[in-house]
Amino acid sequence: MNNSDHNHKFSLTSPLYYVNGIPHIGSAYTTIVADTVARFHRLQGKSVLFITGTDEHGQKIQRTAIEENLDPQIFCDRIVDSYKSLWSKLDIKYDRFSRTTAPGHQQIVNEFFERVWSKEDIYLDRQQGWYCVSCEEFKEERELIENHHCSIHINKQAEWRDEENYFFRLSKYQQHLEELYESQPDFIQPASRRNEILNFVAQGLKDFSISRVNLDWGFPVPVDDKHTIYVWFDALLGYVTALLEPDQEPTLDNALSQWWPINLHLIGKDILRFHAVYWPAMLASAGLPMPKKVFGHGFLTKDGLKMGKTLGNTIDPFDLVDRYGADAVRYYFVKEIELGKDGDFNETRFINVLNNDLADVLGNSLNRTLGMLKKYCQSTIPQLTSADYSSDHPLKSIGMDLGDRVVQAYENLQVSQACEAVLILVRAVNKYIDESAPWKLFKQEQQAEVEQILYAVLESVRLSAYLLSPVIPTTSSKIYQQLGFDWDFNHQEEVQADKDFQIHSEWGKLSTNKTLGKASPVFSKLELSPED
RNA sequence: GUCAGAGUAGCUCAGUUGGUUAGAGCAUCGGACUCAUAAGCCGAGGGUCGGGAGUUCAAGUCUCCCCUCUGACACCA
Repeated sequence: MNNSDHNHKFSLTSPLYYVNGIPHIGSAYTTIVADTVARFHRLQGKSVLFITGTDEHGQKIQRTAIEENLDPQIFCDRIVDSYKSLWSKLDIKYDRFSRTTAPGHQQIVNEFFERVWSKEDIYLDRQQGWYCVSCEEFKEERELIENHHCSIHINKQAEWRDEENYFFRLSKYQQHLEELYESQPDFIQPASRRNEILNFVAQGLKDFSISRVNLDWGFPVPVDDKHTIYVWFDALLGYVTALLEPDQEPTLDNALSQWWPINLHLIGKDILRFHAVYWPAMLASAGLPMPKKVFGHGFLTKDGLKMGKTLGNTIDPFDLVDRYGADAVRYYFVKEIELGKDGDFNETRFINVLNNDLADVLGNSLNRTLGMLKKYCQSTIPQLTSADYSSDHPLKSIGMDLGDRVVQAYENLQVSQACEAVLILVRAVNKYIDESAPWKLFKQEQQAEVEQILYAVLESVRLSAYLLSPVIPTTSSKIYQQLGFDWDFNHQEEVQADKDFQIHSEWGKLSTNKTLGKASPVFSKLELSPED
């Protein structure tokens, strides 16, 4: 792959979500941000592969399925349907939905296992310790409370277990990992998370077990079918399996030929270690190139409190999108929450932000201007260009390098700042209209001035809609359509066919002489609605 | 306990290498206008920048101490 080719490709993943229940708001948050990033890269004309999916094996799944009197695969299929349905509601445009139960995955896992096995990085050893069946894990003695009860499942006593497991030689890769973090300083982001991992690794790495006995729902260890491969060697490799074309032979070489290495793993901070330590070590063992970046975002709180079943204050993502729509939910999560930090969801704030930013500021600035265009210009966009405005024009001066700033923000995954940068232009639009008062100029028959004002405003709104389209594709599409473009940002293949990021991301590059249709609100104001 | 990060207007946050009356958005209140989704525009109130001490001509910004919160400290997808 040559360099220019590489710059035109971008692969990214959300986690492959564990299917022990229907999707929760945290999964929706991650996936929305990942989708926004994917859309922005597509907008720039790059080839993008956005992978999401599900991790479906393990004892918890098996047990839950049995409780519901279902075959595990049937159970997983149902949960997967609910994920796909939520992604559809939220306008998530993934390229691959990777399931660890998908055909071909086992071959990939086996082949990968064999590679690591042949490096002698997998060995059989005895695992002794206190095992909490509910947690499905061994506990350190100090983690347990009185009488060896689990601190999470306080009414359950941990069992002493002495069983054989296969282990991955993580300890061997400590130096390798430290060199990786050194040579790829932004491999782990944000910086605070990177420090945590650096600390963790510096303390020394222990090998971890990669198999379980007494587990049916999963793949047998290739060299020993009494053992079942446990989560890491199964789930993480789902990212690799996803890279296969639908009709390709499931081999590692095939999977890795097109899209590897992954440019970005976007994940929650809870699973950072597995992606930032285990995963690169596994890949190193198998002799594969490292992913470019792992970004661990923060968690959501509701009204300042942790969400949880015990508090009963979880947010149902289906309910949220049903009540307020995809663009609203997407915008709030991308713009109002700093990626990497914990963020709060407050419904009143949600309503306020959406109504202000999208309805009052963005939507209304278009609406009021189209009204004037109709009265003053017979709905025809004046034929002007950027050259007709001086560089200190209140809107041109902001719009000129806005595209560059937004690109820069996206490159750094500063999605909130990307929105904020656009908002500066949109807010300036309303101020500009009021200060220049085209309705007065029209009465004074200063037609040229009126036209110059209206063009500047429409061009600013157009640019804003374009740059925000990865976040609010439906609203941006409505704006573009009212401005006379036959575009739908939810069908990016059409948009990309035009290949004009260079043109559309700049202010005043667009020469228009179109007659526009009827204006109607592009974003209806939200009202606080009761849940359920 | 050890390590890391954070504590700035009611809320969410900006505040570069220390330098004029500490900023933005939202929320609240007042005003003028009318092209518009009663939106927008103008203006106002509101902060001892967690507390204390120190360095300096000058500190939200540097140093030390203390308080509070969050996270990591191994198998939580």
